[in-house]
Amino acid sequence: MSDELVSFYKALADANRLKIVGLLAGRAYSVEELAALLKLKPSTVSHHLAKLTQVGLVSARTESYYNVYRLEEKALEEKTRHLLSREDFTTAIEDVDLDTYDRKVITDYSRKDGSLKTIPAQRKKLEAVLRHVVKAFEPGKRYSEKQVNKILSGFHEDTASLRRELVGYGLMKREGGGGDYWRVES
Amino acid sequence: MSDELVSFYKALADANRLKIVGLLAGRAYSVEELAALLKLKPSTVSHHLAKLTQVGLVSARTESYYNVYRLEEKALEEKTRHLLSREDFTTAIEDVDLDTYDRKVITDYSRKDGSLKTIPAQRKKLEAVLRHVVKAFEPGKRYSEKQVNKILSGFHEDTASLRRELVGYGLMKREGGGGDYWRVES
DNA sequence: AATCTAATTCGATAATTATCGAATTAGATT
DNA sequence: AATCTAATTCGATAATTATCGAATTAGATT
Repeated sequence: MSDELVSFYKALADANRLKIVGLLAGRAYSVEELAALLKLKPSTVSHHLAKLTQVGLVSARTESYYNVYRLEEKALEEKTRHLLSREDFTTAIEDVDLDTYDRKVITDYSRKDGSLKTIPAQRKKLEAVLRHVVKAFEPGKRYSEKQVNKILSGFHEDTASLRRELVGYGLMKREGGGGDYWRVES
Repeated sequence: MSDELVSFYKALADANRLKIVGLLAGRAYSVEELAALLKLKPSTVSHHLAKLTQVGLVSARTESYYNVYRLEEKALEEKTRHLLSREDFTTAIEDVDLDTYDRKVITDYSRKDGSLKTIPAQRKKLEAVLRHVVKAFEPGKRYSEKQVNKILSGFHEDTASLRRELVGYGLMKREGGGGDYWRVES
């Protein structure tokens, strides 16, 4: 997931850290100076600066006793362009979006009790529904045709069609002529 | 203070809220759908959507039973331009920056013990230092010239110059010819 | 080498907030 | 009118994090 993106926004999601960035936009400051300006203890300011450093917004240069922090203009420039762009947001859903389409189709075709209103005619929609239906079978387990029909009847009365399509799309397999069915691992 | 700015960043400083925005960038979703996709309870998603609505990033439209949320493209566009701009950051320091210049000058001219390295020659810097020095006097209290010199000697050996400038810039006043001194309220 | 000074790290605490379940609300649908 | 459904609100709890003081560290300065 875009952990980096979340960290970036979190770094700016604090009034005092925004003030630090605002101050550093004017000139560089030491930790002590910032603490005085913000009415915070140096240890607290250190904590904030660490978060800002982590996302590359500021950097430190040691100068005699002092640690002088300055704004990283380039990083800021770059982020400004990137940020809030569609790209960034789509990376945020990398681990979610996978079966969005399936879900949409399934909810469209399902009643509250989980049964199907109809069996979709369009190939893409049919596939989505079949991927959903096949989850009712345990992987590895073998089922007789009677058992298969029993389970499928929970989805639609036309169990024969469902069974045929499941096999046709390779989601279930059948042993020889009249043998058992089992769910194919995806 | 730019409370609005903080709220905006806070609204995006959460992985699940970023995912919601990412999803809504694709199409509109109901609360239930989002809850299913994010594996959260509807009440939690409601909470997140409330935060996003507050900053104007999303909006809801009621549709039969459902509350369908969509991304506010215009708001997003506008924010993209504004955000991370210098303007925004300077608003963040509205309530801080007031005496930044004074502080800078004072630290530049002060030793650790609080005494002055030199008395500034430039008018702006001198004013800043004098505003600092005058704080050593209690408002309302009256001081003899001897007492004044005693206090000023903590800043610089040339107490006469300091005394003269303080009066000259109107920060302290003197009663008649050889009377007492007092600090002028600002 | 010994000392000073600012910064950082660490541990503890207070404040904030994400999450959930239960209760309530608002809007269709029957 | 009664019922149903999804959404919201409310209260409680767990998780996160801002803040501080004390201890430690790192780098000059004496």
